[in-house]
This record gives sequence, structure tokens and C-alpha cells, in this order.
Amino acid sequence: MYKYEYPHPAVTTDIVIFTMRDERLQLLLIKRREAPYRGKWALPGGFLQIKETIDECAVRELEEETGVSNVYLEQLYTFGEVKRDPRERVISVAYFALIPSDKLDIRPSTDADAVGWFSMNELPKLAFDHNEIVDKAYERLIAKLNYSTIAFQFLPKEFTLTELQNVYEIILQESIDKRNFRKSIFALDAIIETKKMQSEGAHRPAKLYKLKNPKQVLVIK
Amino acid sequence: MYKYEYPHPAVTTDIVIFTMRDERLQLLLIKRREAPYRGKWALPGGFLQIKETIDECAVRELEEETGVSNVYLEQLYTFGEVKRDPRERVISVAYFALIPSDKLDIRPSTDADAVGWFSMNELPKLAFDHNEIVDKAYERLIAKLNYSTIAFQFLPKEFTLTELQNVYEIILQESIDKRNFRKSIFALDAIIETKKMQSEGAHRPAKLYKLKNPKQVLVIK
DNA sequence: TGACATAGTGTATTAATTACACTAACATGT
DNA sequence: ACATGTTAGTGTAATTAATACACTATGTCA
Repeated sequence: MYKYEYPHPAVTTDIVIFTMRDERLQLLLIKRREAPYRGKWALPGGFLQIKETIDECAVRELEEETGVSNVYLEQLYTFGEVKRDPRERVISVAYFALIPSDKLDIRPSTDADAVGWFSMNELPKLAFDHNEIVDKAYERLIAKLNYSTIAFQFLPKEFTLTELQNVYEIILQESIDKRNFRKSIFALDAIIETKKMQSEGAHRPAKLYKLKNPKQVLVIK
Repeated sequence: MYKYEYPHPAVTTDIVIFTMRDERLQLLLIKRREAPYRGKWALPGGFLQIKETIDECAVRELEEETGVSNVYLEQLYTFGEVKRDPRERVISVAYFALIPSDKLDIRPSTDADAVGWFSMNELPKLAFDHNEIVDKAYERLIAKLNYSTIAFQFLPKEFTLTELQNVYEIILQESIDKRNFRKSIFALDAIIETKKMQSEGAHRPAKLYKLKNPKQVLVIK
């Protein structure tokens, strides 16, 4: 038992885990096995341990749910409505993570929870205020596409320009002129050619590129 | 006494209160009367009550420290290093507020704390991780100047274009061409002329303008 | 070897941003 | 009453950035 002179809220992190699957922006959800919202889908997350930072908590939760580590992870916003959790007062520090498409098939290692990928377009009604969190994450993601190199975080180390363009088109939900797109990407001075090509069917193969600084997300302009 | 099965951190809000005073960007600090960091300057803030939202907590703290309400207030970031407070585990949800220059001389109503305005350029070393919070707030403020109408929040209801330009120049620390500045402000379609003029010395008086939607901060572009 | 599918490339037009200098209107001092 | 000082207010040309647009290249497969 832990005792305090004044009431303390519980603190959790919840993570919006985005990836690109089947030409769609998808996110990872977990089916709740317990009340409240039993049987509902919810964002992965969990309670902050007393000896870890909030960032560490998010990294840990992400690793527990997806098995991936060392991916892009950013604090999003803190949600603190009084009744957002019916059990006790819970403050949730929300994060969002971007998983490259080649790290996807790693074990969803959660202890037998049902986990699933859901397309942004066809999300169910989620537990708690998690739809609100997802909306905010998506909003942030769209904003960041336009002033940072965050889009690269969806791709494997080596990628084609068409793959990159697809990331933008899928997230922004608009088509982009191919020549202008390439021009703007080259202007970033962020990628270099590899000597490899990628053959993906009965057509001309594409050059593979890689980031000059793979882990770095640049703010541009 | 409040008892929990697992340890709970305390949750506070800290507020970076910006204003424009003496042609400088300044912020409000409070001198701590108690340990830890006794005698050091710190951001105003306080513990989250169990029945108020985090936003409400920030509004309340702001009102208690400055006497002002109904000003621009935005959640900034949540700070959760394990040892950021030596007493117990404390998660701080930081906010930043912008106070119009004409609301300034309202009583700093705090119960006999020493409060003071400090210029951003000459900040002392603050208690806790508050310098880090201030840095992040300033960064956000600069960013928002460029894609929102947040700058108007520093000004009284009616203001001149020169006053507005001063806000930009002081915060961005660069001089701006007057004609281009005015052009870009008019292009926002956010202000209208009043019929009043402001005479401020031995020179031509300036037109007073006002916002079409005073409380609204627009995201632009 | 021809059909098909995606990769890859340049230029002209338009829009946005920047650079730049003089006149207008008031207060004050003589 | 007029000359001086000080800030308010205004437009245009030059530069840069963003957009629109169509054909050739290179592979696979039948």
C-alpha cells in the first residue's frame, strides 16, 4: 500500500502506433479483456512505473506490444479529463510511433491479447477517449509531413521514390505530381542513391535510395 | 490519507506566462519560499486537484498568480524525468499563456509570494527543470508566430500595426520590412480598422485596428 | 519481339516573397 | 507661423518558389 496526504491520479501512456500496410495508413489496437470497455478496441498503453521516465514508459509499452524498438516515437499530448477512466483518476500522456513497413511481421508479443491492425479510414469506436487521441495523432502526423522528414520513418532503410511518394499520398489523401515530388525530395538533400535497384514486376526497376542520417528527423524550411 | 495499491506520481501544472513589457518579451516567475530550491525563481504552478481537468488546473493557477483570466493558454509538453523534483515523483504538464500588455498591472494576487517579470534575455537559473520548460515554450512561441495569428494575443483589443510589428520583431529578434509586414497582415484578412487613432508623441498618429474575431487564434497557410 | 507497366526526366507559367524610398501628419520649439 | 524631428503610411519591380504538364527508358512476360 502506498499512502499520500493528498489524492494522486494514476499516470499512463497510450501510444498511437502507425504503420503503412496494404497501401493504407494503419494503427495497432488491442482488444480489452477486462472491464471497463471489455471487448472494445483500445490503444496500447499502460501505467507509468515509479522509477521510469514517461518516455521510457512509452518505449517499454511499445516494445511489449509490438516487439519493435528504436523507432520514431514522439510525445503527442496529455489527456486529463476527470472521468476519462471510470475506475480512478487517470492522466494519460499520449505518444505516437511510426513503424517502418519491414519491421511489421515481428511478433505482436503481447501476452495473448488480441491485437490487430486497423486502417485509419475504418476505425471502430474505441475505449475511453482513444478516438480523440487518434484524431490528434493523425492531425500531428499530417502537419509534420509538411515541415519535416518524418515520412521516411515509414520506410525500410532502402526505398524507392515511388514508395516514398505513396506514403505522402496515402497520408495526405491527395495525389502528388511525380516530377514536382522528386524535385522537392532531392532539394532536401537528405537522401543518397544506393547502387541497388528494386524489380517489382513486369516493368522498369526503380533505384533504391537511403537516408544520409537514417535516425534523424529534420525540420525543414 | 489516500492509499493506492501501486505508487502514484503527483501531477502538477507549470505555466510559462509571457507578456510584452518595455519592448521586451518577459515572463512571470515566483520566488520560492520553501525547500527545495528555496529562494530560487520558478515557474508558477501547482498540484492538480483530483476533481479538475488539467486545463482547469492551469487556468486556476494562472488566475491565482496573475489575476487574469480569459487569455490565451495552451498545453505545451509534459515533463516526467524521475528526479525532476527531489521530494517525490512529480509529473508536470507545462502550459504557456500570453497576456495582453494592457492587462498587466492587474494585481499579482498571490499570497505574498515574491513575483517578478523577467526578460527572456536575462533569465536567472531556475528551480527544477524550469529552464528547460521555458526553452520549449519559447521555441513553440516562435514556431507559432509563423503559422498562426498568435501574436495578436500580446496586444490589447485595439492596436496599431507598428505595435503588432514590434511583437514580431521582439520575439523573432529580427527586423522586418514595414511594407511587406503590413501586406502580409492585411492578407490574413483578420483585422479591421477602427475609426480611432492613437497619438503617441510628436509625430503622425497611427490608425487603430482590431481583430475580427478577438479570441480566435487562426492557423494560417 | 511486341505489349504492358512503372521509372525517370525538364521547362514554361504562375504565384509568392523580397527589396527598396519617399510622402503624410502630428508635436514641439523658436 | 514655420522649421524640425519623428513615426505612419504607401506601391512596384525583381527574385524566388511552386505548379502544371507529357514523353522516353527499362524491365518482365506472353
